[in-house]
Amino acid sequence: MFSQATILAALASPRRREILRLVWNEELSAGTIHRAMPDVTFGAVSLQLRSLLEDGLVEARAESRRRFYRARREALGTFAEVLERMWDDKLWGLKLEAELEESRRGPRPRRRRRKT
Amino acid sequence: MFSQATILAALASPRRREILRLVWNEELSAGTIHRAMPDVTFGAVSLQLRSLLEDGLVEARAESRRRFYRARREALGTFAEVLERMWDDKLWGLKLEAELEESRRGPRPRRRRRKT
DNA sequence: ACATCATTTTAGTTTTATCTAAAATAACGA
DNA sequence: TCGTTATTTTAGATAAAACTAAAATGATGT
Repeated sequence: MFSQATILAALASPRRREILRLVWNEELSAGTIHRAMPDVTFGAVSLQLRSLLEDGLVEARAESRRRFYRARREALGTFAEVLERMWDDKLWGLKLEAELEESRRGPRPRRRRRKT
Repeated sequence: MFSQATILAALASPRRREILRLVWNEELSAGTIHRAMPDVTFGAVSLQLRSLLEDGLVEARAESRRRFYRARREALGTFAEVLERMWDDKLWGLKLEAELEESRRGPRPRRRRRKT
């Protein structure tokens, strides 16, 4: 359905990999996901969730105002195991932090304007 | 040595995947690789080769003026099989063409300036 | 109806990747 | 040395990705 190329492109983003890991074994609301990634805005998280959804890598369920997301592991095929191995890696946390720092795009968070 | 994240980033590019496929089973000179990809300049191919080299996904051997490249399949681990499956896909050629077209960045080739 | 909460969407900004064209490098042969 | 061939490197351009801030949406409760 979704090509291997699409999956590769999606997984190339450390941000999207981080989200996938969060919703790998449990479904989480968009807000909870955002709270786990405090270095980006809610909007940014929402956009990445949309991207993952469009690529078929997560699914969403609405419950009143919340939207719960979870990984569609079956869509990832071989890549599911690759990801799990990455996350089992002892140094995984450190590596991810470095990658997130390195891969930041778009405007840096603005310094709050000093009261004049 | 090179992280899974590096490999994912490298393989996310259809151009680099195309190069990897070309040098998967045989070593080829930079020029031969370029001739197989006539829609980009030699310079562009050379830059992608450098990128693959730095990520450890190909190795190079110099022979007089030529440089021969070949895939370092052992560096790709699980991804080697993923790629082979992609290339075995009956529709692989069509898909790749579409991706290359879609993923083009940078300036489009300029029309040759008309003699004035 | 109105305010609140959770989330998505839009518009605009910045960074990065990928490209081109041209210059530089390097090895060879006459 | 000079010219040719093969390749790399540099400088500059453009498109796409990833972000922010703010506006819009939609469901809930009073």
